[in-house]
Amino acid sequence: MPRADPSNGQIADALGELGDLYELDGAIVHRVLAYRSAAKSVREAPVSVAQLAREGRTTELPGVGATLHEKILALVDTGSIPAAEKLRAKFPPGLVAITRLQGLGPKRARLLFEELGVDSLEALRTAAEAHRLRTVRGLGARFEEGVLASLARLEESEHLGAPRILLPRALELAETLARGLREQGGEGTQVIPAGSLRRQADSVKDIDLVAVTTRPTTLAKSLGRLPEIERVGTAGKAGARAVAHTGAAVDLRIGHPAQLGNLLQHFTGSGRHNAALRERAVRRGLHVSEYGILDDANGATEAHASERDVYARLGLPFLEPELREDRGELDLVEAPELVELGDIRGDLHSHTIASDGHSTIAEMATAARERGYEYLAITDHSASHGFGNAVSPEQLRVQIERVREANASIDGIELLPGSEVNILPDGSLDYEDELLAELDWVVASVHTSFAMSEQAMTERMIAAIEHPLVDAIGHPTGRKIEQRAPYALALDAVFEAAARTGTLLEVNANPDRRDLSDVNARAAARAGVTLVIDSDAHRIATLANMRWGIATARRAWLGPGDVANTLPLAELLGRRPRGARLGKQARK
DNA sequence: GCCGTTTTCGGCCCGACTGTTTTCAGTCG
Repeated sequence: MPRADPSNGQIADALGELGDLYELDGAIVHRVLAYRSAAKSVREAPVSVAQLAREGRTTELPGVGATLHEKILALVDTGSIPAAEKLRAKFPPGLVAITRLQGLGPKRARLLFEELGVDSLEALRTAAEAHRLRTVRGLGARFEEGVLASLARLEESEHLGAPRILLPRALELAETLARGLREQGGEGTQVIPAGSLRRQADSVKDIDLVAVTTRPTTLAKSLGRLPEIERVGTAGKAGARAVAHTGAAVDLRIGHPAQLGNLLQHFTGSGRHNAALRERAVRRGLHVSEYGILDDANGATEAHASERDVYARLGLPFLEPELREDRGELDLVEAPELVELGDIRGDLHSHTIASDGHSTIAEMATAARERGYEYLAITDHSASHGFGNAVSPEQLRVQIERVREANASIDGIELLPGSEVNILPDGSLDYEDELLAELDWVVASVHTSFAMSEQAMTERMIAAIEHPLVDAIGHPTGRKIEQRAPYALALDAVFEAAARTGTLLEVNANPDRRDLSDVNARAAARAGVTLVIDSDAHRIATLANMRWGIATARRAWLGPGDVANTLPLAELLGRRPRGARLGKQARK
């Protein structure tokens, strides 16, 4: 019986673990980083890396060379990597957990293991409480206290659950804090959210704020006076660190206005983008930091007030923050055109009170028109949705009439009668084709039976993609950020089918979903798929969720041409005329 | 362990902070 292929996530985890073990073993840092970089590459790969390994093509992934190819292949063929087995015998598994503690790394973890036999978090706590850590040369009482504090924090965060904050909540807090600081900082003070917030990531670990002011010490102190802040850690003229009442860590960095460009570039990151950027700069004799760019040619450090100047000085096009993830952006000669909210002409996935929405057709239509849209598809759930929100075929016929009536009576926007149809486990849809043919827009989504095998789920999805009356696939992977993993799906096969049939894949803009993800949406576009960005609004207020979908699309390097709902309605509907889709047999 | 407008070996970002040091190692972002 052939062994099931390890998923990309499993391969990435194995490489990450091997990196951790090599680190404990005292390998040079660059070797360890190579494993972590390869793990990231594998995790983000849009195709099956196990498959790539068997074809001898893993070295096409950035950061994977001949050695790592062999190791991945061993994992695929035998289920384990010999080097990892050997190191696991050498270091108890609890050591890796110790290296994750704040203030502890591989060197100290190994030192404690060798000197005191500390091999787990429990053993570490016991040793610290017995004051045995301070007996080790190079460590003292303060270190011991720090370890106990780290252990306490770890316990607390495990109690509180997932520490990452979804982007909308984090941005709201960041903007509130920035406003408060600007008021306190006075004339000329600028405060800008940076870090993963500014890169519009799915979720963030902490709130990074960059400020420039002529009174740095005053501004740093004023952070602690904001009502959202629970306590301040350190505060000097270079910045302050604090914790908000929500539990979010806040990091404020303060600099001189002349350095705003350098400061912003540095603290927007990502860490990997910055590291790669600096390595590239060093090859040109330039050294990049948050203070400026040092030129070997004259030994002078030049500050830049704008971020554009920083990138220009490095011979790079200006890279929007969403691109800065070390995914090849530093090789660009020209920056790609990224889709913007203003490019969106309509929303093609929305709900009303006919299913589980909270607004009427007219309310949704008026709100969409106020957003400047030219069209809106009303796509309530379908016959088997359940939760008391199912729409029977008879009810759908009534709904179609209502949408058509609303369309006739409301000026300035075109309403498309549609449906978000369930894809049943066998790949069929839960309305008859005759009824689907009466709709102007059909989104097909998986809402049940998530736990299918990859092969079965992929066949299910492709059947829906190939259905002639399906316009788009809603939230294609079913993930919920920080809550639910995507269901098993061979995305390369899904993308091939979507590209072949012209069926759109959605970037669902609900901030809990953002599905397809940035990485997957980019892979889809590269495979020739056209995407559609939809709010999936369930009330008028959540039509505004479109911005999170735009954020994801920009992180996926998508331009207006990759996104179907940047098209005028006639062109959108002309892509694949519905009238021509059903064969004679189905049309009867 | 990877990788190449200083190519197949010798490099591989930058600065701050902390605690324990008497000049620095380890960790972090």
